[in-house]
Amino acid sequence: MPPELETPRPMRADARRNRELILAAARELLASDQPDVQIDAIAARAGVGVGTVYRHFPDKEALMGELVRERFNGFNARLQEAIDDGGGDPFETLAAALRANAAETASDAATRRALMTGGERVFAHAQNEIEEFERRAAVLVERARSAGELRPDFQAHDIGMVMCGLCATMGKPEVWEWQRHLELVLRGMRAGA
Amino acid sequence: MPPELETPRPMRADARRNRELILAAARELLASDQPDVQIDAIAARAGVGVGTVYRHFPDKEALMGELVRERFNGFNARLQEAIDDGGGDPFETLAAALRANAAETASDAATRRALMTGGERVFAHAQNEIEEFERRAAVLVERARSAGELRPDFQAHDIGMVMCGLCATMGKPEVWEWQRHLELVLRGMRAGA
DNA sequence: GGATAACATGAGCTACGATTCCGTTTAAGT
DNA sequence: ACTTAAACGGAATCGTAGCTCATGTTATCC
Repeated sequence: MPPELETPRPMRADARRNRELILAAARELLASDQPDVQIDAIAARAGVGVGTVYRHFPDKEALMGELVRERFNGFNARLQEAIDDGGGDPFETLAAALRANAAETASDAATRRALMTGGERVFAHAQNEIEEFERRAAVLVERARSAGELRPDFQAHDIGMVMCGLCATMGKPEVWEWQRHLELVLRGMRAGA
Repeated sequence: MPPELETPRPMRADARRNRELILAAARELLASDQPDVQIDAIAARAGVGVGTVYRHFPDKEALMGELVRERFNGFNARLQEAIDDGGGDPFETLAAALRANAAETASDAATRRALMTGGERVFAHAQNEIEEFERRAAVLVERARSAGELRPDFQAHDIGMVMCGLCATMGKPEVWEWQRHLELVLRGMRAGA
């Protein structure tokens, strides 16, 4: 058997557990409203030393990348549900999926920041998930367009743009309501007039 | 004459000149695509020492605040032109002003960053200009609504929200075109369907 | 139960950028 | 010209946050 195909020794139990603790701590801290979270804070929250964080993730960006990847997995699951759903109004199905994804994003300042200002390494780490996102979004967009409910010039790629814009609004909840913003955009997407 | 009303001695000529040099340098550096600019870099570009920057602005946020204030003055001037214009389609007048303001913002990463993530001190410094902005935007919004061209539930306050969202898109020009985003939103604003 | 490779720890190193401080220079008033 | 308060310069300081590494611990395999 070629060496590169051998199953590597599985991670030790404590290591696996700590990895999850770190990710959970990062999610919790980043879910708060403060955009900047230090590695030390994540380590403390996870109940491990900083060294342990760096054993599992080469640097901060890698940790962030992993979180973004997880988040996109959630988005994708939701889009898949919408695709499988089949019945119902295609535009509304798409809109509902966007609303749900937006609601999730609203409580995750970390992903927002990554979407808006993250370095390319963060995106590279979640490359596959992002591509899958665009593919599934394209399915829903195409259905809504075929049904004549979506403006013909709206593209699947615009979905990410819309969500990116929404992220900015979400960052200032004391000034604006992102729901208004989303509904405004949805009206712009809808065919007619 | 009460002391607090006496005209304070005018700023020394070199001081006045340096203040302008600093602001100009800051504008130039912040107009580039990099969101983070150091005080040292601004000072070097202006051809003065860091100490001089701190003589004119108590801290970095104060300098940023002044830049944001200037930017809003530009926005306001444009809105006033649109108000004075009078003739022409009210919705298109509003849309044109938004497009122009957006174009200006697209080349100013500093204001974008301030709009999206700036601390409240930055906004406090530009308080008057921002309020004036909302007042003038309200005039244009009201005209477009009266003409039946704007959705009745669109509010002047939403203008800022839209621009804030646009800012996020502008930050990733290699991925999205903010013009598409703006046109999408404008369609959402327009009455009908 | 002992050997060993993984793993964990956290004080401290390093880099960076904002801000300060004081000796020096200079505009402006007489 | 001379005085002086205002302004300047920029090395040094300070705080912060990412990251490293020498030492101690433990899961796993036999």
